[in-house]
Amino acid sequence: MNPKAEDDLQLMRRQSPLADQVAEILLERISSGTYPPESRLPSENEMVEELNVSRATVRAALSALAANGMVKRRHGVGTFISRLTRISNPLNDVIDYNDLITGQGFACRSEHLSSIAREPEQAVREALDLKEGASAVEIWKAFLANDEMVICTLNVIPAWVYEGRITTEEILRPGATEPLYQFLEDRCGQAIDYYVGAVRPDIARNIHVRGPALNVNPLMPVLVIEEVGYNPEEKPVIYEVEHLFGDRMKFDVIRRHRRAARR
Amino acid sequence: MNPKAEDDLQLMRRQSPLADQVAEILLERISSGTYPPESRLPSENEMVEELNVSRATVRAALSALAANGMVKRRHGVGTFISRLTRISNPLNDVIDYNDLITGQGFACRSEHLSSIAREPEQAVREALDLKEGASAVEIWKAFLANDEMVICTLNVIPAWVYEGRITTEEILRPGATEPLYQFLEDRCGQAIDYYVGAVRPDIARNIHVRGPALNVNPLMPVLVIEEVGYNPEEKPVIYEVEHLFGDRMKFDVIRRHRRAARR
DNA sequence: CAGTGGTCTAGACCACATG
DNA sequence: ATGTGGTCTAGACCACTGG
Repeated sequence: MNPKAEDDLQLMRRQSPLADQVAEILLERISSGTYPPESRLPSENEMVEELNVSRATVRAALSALAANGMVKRRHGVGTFISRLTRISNPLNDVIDYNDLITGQGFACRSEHLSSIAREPEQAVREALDLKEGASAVEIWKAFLANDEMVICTLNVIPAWVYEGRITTEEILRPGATEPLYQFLEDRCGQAIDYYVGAVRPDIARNIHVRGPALNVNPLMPVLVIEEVGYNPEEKPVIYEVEHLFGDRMKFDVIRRHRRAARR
Repeated sequence: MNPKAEDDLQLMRRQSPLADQVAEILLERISSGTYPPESRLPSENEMVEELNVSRATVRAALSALAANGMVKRRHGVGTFISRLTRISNPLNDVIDYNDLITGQGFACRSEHLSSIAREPEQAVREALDLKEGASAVEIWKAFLANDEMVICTLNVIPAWVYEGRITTEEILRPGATEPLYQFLEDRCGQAIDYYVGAVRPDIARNIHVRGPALNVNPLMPVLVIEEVGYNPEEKPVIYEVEHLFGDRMKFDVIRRHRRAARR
């Protein structure tokens, strides 16, 4: 009935699953501009009729796209093409998550989750070259875009960095270290010269935040960036872990460098 | 019938979808050691009986786990717990993908996909501080673990780096630049002092490899690491893009730094 | 061959958002 | 009230693997 070739696909070349074929068709239409960003896709039932497949198949395709953040589903409303929230690629320069999120047109809210002064676990101690028994401040923060968790971070600042400059009581106050780089440089006299780190994929279930429980799907994919910041004397000053909740937002993550901006 | 509490779950607290509850049960059993790594899970039909849910629900849970690499499905054989292929976290130091993969007990095969000398696209040219019209060599390589694509990389070496040291014809030969860091240092006199880069999630469909088509699911999640290596004079020497095919293997990705190894 | 996972369907009901 | 997506089922058939 439809003159387009999109019709009876399951009979020819059964090479790939129907759901994948449907996903591919939708991806084509997205990249070709037939379905522009922010626009609403046809409803599931409409696709069922157009493509002559079952609703389960359509849903499988849509789920795959939603898992990769290509598409955003809204219960009772419809399925929408995600905006291309990919910032240009500065490759260096320090980035401020607040700026990044609001720059994408989202309402950004950052939230202090917890602060504590204690001896960090061994792996962190080693990364920071701390002796056994050394204390540090651990600060958890969260960044929400339109009230959805997109990023949460852990900062670990060894006691030696702030001792004599600011009291432990004061540093534990929410927001006391904001913005972090300025705090380290101006209040502690410790500029960050360069970072060294690792990246890994994980799932939300394995993220153990100190503080209120995160209200996210345990299977949500998370990009974990772990890094140590060094001062110009090559002494480790700060340990950071950034958790980027992947299927909510899609954007480049910046790894910084040392010294001045390059471009 | 089953004395365990795992039975009728769908009637109590309908808070989360059945499939998620099933996934959670399986994750518990994995982390508790009930299902040790490498072991085979009960078949789908067995789970259907044990948990009193439909096969579609069981499969939804298993698909979610497989998408995150927690579990590996083998058609006609069964579903297996993935080995924890996560290397210890060196945080710096250059890493050799061959070593990494074989170190996990996989048979590693690296494959030269293509080489070409041409003017790189503008974004790459800018990253490398190249004037319009400047030439560079682009090299695509793939790393396979047990014949499955796990990593593919693009290296772009500007002509000025190798000119006068090695002919273009020679550098285009497969394997001519192996190992890369040694090649740059010994053959070109360009040691890499530090890297600057970005990370982003993507899907395989958006990866445009020059050379043979990749035989992977277009929706497969990919971790893209884009970086520029600088020499001690802070001049960009090499542009690299690494594509880590996420649901095949799971491991930390190392970002290097500058100068000597720290730990 | 038997058992496993892979695919697909039809149909039911629920939960949410909007008018 | 309507239409949307969210969940779940039962059952069918296919494709692969291994003994």
